[in-house]
Amino acid sequence: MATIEDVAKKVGVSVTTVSRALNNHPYVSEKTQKLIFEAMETMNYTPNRIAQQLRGKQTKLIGVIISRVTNPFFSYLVDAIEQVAYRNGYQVVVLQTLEDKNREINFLQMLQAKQIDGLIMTNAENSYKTLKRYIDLSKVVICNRYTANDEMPIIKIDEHLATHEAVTYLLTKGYTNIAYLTGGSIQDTDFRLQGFISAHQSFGVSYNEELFFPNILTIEDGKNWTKTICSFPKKPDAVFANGDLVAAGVIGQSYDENIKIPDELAVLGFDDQPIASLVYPKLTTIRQPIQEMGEYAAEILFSKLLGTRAPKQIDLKTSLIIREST
Amino acid sequence: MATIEDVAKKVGVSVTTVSRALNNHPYVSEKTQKLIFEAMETMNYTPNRIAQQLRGKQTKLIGVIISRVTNPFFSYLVDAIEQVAYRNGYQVVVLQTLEDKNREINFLQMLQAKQIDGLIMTNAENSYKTLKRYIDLSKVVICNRYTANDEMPIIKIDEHLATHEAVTYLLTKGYTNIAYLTGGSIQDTDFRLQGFISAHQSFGVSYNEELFFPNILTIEDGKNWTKTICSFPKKPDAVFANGDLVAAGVIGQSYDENIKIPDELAVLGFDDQPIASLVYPKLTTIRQPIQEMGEYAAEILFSKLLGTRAPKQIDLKTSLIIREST
DNA sequence: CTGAAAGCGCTTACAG
DNA sequence: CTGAAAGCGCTTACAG
Repeated sequence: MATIEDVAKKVGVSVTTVSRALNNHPYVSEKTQKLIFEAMETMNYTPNRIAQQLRGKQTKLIGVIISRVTNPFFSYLVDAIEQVAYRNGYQVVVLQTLEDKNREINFLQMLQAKQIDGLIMTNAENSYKTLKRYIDLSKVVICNRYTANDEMPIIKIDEHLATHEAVTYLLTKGYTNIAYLTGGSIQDTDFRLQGFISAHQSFGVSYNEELFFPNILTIEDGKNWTKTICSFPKKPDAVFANGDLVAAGVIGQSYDENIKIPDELAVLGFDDQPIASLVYPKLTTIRQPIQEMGEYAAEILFSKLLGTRAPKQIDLKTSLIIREST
Repeated sequence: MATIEDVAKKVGVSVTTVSRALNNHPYVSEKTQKLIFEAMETMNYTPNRIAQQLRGKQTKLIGVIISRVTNPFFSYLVDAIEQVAYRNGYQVVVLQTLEDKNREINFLQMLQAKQIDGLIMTNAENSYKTLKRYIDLSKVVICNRYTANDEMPIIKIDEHLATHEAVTYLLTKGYTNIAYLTGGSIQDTDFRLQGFISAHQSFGVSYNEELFFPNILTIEDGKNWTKTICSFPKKPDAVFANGDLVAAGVIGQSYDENIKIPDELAVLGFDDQPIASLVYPKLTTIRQPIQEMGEYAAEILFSKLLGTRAPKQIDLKTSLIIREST
């Protein structure tokens, strides 16, 4: 590949001048400028970004740590982030943890090694204590429900409130034996669980701890859970699923098991992904503004990286979308 | 951030020696090695990848050009590619064209500018003639149904055969007025369309050109199409949708419009995405080995980049998954 | 308006 | 086993 020096030699000027022409520096005569551009064209020259980066110390790349891109929640998030990034002249590197702690550490090191300029984390496999030494607060934004620490900028919805309202709606409809399905397993930072419990308390109904099911996060997990409850002596009459994918799995399997929805089992999802209105019966769910979350996270990251003004940080609004499954 | 020079000074050795220690070069005394690693640890030193890249001329990054990551077909493809890449020490940059020609050119330039080492294209917005000057055959792999040119390595399924078989199945079941829905608009390189037509010919049924509908590629498009046909004097009795998303949209809207599936309208999809078995009635579809496609594409790219042996290039197998919608 | 030279942070051939 | 020096391909302060 041609280098800046090749171009300079061909035109008979210095490397400095070629560089200036390239960067639209004012002090280059029109004539020289023209000659240089012609030479670059015929030589099919493209400046080497890596060399530019070593000087400028920017890669124009940001990373997004997600658990897995096949989950629509994350693909929509990546989509929104990519679009803001592109507008700012950046590209997005997709970093999938696949629930692997080492992968996560690896990704954080990419930031330290300056392979990427900034990072959006939507997820945390390691404890904050472990992560802390790798995280440069001026280059990292947290997006989604990881609640590591108050120091960090975080874009999120009000998990507690959203769940409290939705569960109150279920209780009002007369469901009293509601299962709680979550992808995680840690209970004390689960604000959705807190909202779930507080709704029960406000309503004067006791919350049954045996109906807490951790580590359920895929369609398949939702299906399997549904099979499991068939053998329960006293089945739940409703289920709150953390994520529409799980909820869709529950609905799909219920059809095969001949469980009537919502009569025998009401199903409440979270996210409002496109799948929610395609399953039968259609899924009642809590709508998260995924696109806005991604955009905000990206805007805030770029305001840090580029030193521009940051948008105000707020908890984004959710809404309960009532369809047929409750 | 600490540099290699800082570490060298601290330990009292040359930069060369530190670099050797870093790269596990054999000729470093154990004592020195140990001292150096300790210093790196306490200084929290991470080698600057950009500098390494400028020397080594590698970024350890590959790009994947897709139309949009929110389409599960592409998110599964990216997922598979990412995993192979990670095993080879590479990361994946997601490059969304969003059907924009300029974006595509931009991405190709990233390769020329050596911002990425290689590229997988699943999609082409510009003509091959335009693309040609940007494409370095030793660093690009085509994956999916873009059929630019014989020079390029291409991973694909046998689109013609897959469609021929599936449509023959529909014809055998007695459907004779089958609509064809496609996301694209170019007919002469559409091998699926050719298979669609050839199945009609083999069966001695004429193919009705009025039932060709281009530019239909999202759930929403599928819904809208379904609304449209309600006003047709003679409705199609079956529909072949290019993609399960479109098919799911058709099924969802049919429910709202009270069109009975499959009695009044049979629906055949393409892909076998998870959504296929969650809609009601469950979707009959052509299963594509998306994961394999992604893995093969990545393996072949890395065999080029790393000079290792390439896996044999074959057309991957599809299969018809019969469920309830036909 | 133009150029010589230093420097970004590494790696590696060469010499010891 | 170790180090001085060149070089990767750019940008930019300095001098003209």
